[in-house]
Amino acid sequence: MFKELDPLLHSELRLAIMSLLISVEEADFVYLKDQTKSTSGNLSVQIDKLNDAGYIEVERGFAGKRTRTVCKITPVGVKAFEAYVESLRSYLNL
Amino acid sequence: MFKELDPLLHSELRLAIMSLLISVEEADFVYLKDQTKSTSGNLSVQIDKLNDAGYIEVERGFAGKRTRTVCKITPVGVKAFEAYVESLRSYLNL
DNA sequence: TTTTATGGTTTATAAAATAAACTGATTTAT
DNA sequence: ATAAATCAGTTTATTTTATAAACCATAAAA
Repeated sequence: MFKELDPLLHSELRLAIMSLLISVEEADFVYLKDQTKSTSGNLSVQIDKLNDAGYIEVERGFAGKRTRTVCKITPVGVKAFEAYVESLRSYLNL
Repeated sequence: MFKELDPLLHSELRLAIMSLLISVEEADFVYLKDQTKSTSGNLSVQIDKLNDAGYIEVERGFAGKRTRTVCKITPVGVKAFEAYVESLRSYLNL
């Protein structure tokens, strides 16, 4: 009847991050913070979780002299996101 | 950009309950437990929360000699559910 | 050179989800 | 008749989460 909702994606901020990354294919911390209107602490934690799960790839580097953390979704992440959407369909009728 | 996701609905079990009630218009505890495959403890707690929020109406009565708890969605609940679905659209592109 | 801003991370706290344990009736079996 | 099992839940305890607050290091501005 109801499919399980991946708890990693069933979280407002993490879902927003993935939603952005799936269409943009690369985004940095500042951009994500801006778009999601999250605090940096929260964003940092949620990025780590997505990274640990292999849903996104994180590269910490520099842009000129300033640090820059760039995120991009992985194939695993794309699949998980799609599966999540499919699962949601069993709850809503879309 | 991203709309807020009503935390009361952004919960696997509560969403399942609401999803059932929106199409069925009345369901008892046993039926909900069956359909959602939840434990009765969890179900009891989540029903209370939805009731406290005014999203559902709960009537505790009897069916013959046994107790029977019947739930039905309220207009407020229907609106909330629809708003939740609309909000979700900003995360997924449906 | 002190202050302020940038780009984060770490830690603490509050809230949530969930299961386990319990309650009180009702059958069923002995 | 009574002990055991089942039903329909509720309450309580525990684990996980989400989130913000506090912090840190570097860089730019005053």
